[in-house]
Amino acid sequence: MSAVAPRSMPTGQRNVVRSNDSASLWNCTLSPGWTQDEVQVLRKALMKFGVGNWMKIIESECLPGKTIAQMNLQTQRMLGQQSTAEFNGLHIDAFRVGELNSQKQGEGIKRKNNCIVNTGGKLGREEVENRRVKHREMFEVEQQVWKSIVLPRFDNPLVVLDRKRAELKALKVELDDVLALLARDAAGDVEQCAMLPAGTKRSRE
DNA sequence: AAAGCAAATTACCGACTCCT
DNA sequence: AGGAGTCGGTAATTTGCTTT
Repeated sequence: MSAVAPRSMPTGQRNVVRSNDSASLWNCTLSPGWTQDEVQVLRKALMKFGVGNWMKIIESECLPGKTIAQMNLQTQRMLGQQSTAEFNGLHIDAFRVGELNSQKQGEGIKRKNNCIVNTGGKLGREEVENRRVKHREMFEVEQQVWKSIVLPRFDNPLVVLDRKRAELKALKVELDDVLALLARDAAGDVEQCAMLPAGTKRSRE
């Protein structure tokens, strides 16, 4: 086996080849996931637009290709809790909340995928609002700070796709040219071979 | 040492509900 | 009606261990 790190495990301690790894372990697909850069962009976007303002984030084109569901899920990870409603509209640093949540422990703290999940059923409207007021006091960044945040803007994925298709087309043309050249050369060899004296041709028997 | 099994963990999907 | 939030379930991945 060659010493190539697994595609399915792009990071982490497991991103090495161990002598006792079976081949099947490496034959798996890359999960979409998020890169560190994308996470940082989302973090800034949440700060700038407020948690839950997904349409504004999408319109800003700072995270092309990401759906609302994906962003919500990633926000849960950053916050360290499943319920995001209590942060709705708040301009916060999700990592700060996540850091505090990661330290929470006790009988009432149930985690799933490292995120604290609600154990007492769905939160009532009033409870959500109460928590939101508390979170605003604790975590919201100053208006002048979040207003000055500048987000990167990426190309529309469909435009990128078109560009890649054009590249592929050009490469195919190039490949055809090379193949044609090789075929011409091969034909030239046959002609030269045919012109050689009979005794110099290699016998197939 | 290599291969493989099984449990634990993680990432994601889809159904359902609520809200505007 | 459609967007958004929550939750349960499941497929995929990771890791520790045993067997060959």
